[in-house]
Amino acid sequence: MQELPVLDQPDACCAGLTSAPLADAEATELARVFKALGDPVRLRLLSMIASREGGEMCVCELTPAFDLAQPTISHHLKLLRQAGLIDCERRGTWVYYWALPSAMERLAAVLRAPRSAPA
Amino acid sequence: MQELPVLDQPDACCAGLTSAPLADAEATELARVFKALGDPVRLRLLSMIASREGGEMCVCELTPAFDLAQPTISHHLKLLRQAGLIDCERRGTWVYYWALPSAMERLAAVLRAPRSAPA
DNA sequence: AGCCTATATCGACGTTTGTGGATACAACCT
DNA sequence: AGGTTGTATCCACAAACGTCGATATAGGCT
Repeated sequence: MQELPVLDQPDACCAGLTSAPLADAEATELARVFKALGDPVRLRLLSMIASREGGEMCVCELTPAFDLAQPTISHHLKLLRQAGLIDCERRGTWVYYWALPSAMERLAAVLRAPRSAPA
Repeated sequence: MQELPVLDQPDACCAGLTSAPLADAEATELARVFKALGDPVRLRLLSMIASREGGEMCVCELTPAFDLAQPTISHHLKLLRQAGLIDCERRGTWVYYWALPSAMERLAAVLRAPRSAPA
């Protein structure tokens, strides 16, 4: 009469913060992504990229939008990319960045309270 | 034949990152909240509090759950509270914390791509 | 009153982070 | 090939952050 080989913490795997205490490893991994959003410049970069018609944006257009040095913008873009929130591709002289909606959706799901959970 | 007195940036007020570039002030304010989530300890604290049956949790139960000194936990709770994610109340000897779902819901809405927007 | 427990604040410490200048790399254009 | 432009990496530095020990505050209990 064995049980199904489910996880130890039934809700901890993919559910939100509000369903069960976060496991240590998962908290560490999520924190890395949230930390990437914890800077005004990076938030504005991400929103500029994500809201762009066509879905992608050239660095040459992002950099002059800020009162910051070019290496600083490059650094912030790198952090966003390492967090899995955006990706990029070089196309000739220019580099284009686009948002990865699945990553943002995942964070949204983590934050969204699952009060609609069954019984 | 005047237009309705809408905001300059129609989508910028309450919509997500993906609808329009974030205004500077809004980015700064949002970044403060996301930064509060950018630490594994704080994420675990928040999830412990938010997932708690009854909605609130005593500090006396939170502190021993971590391998950290008591002032450190107190500090993290303070940051979460300053970010508007939790609130607390002293009840006799103990202090109880609870999550503020509206704050988390707001972040989720910001991250959620509004691809369902009309035309 | 005095003592004990729970929690917060303070001060200090090492580490991480945001920033910019200098430089390297990549691609275009004569 | 050389020169110019766009982007990333490297290095250094000041500021912010996470942590803890010491201390302060708040409340309960003799």
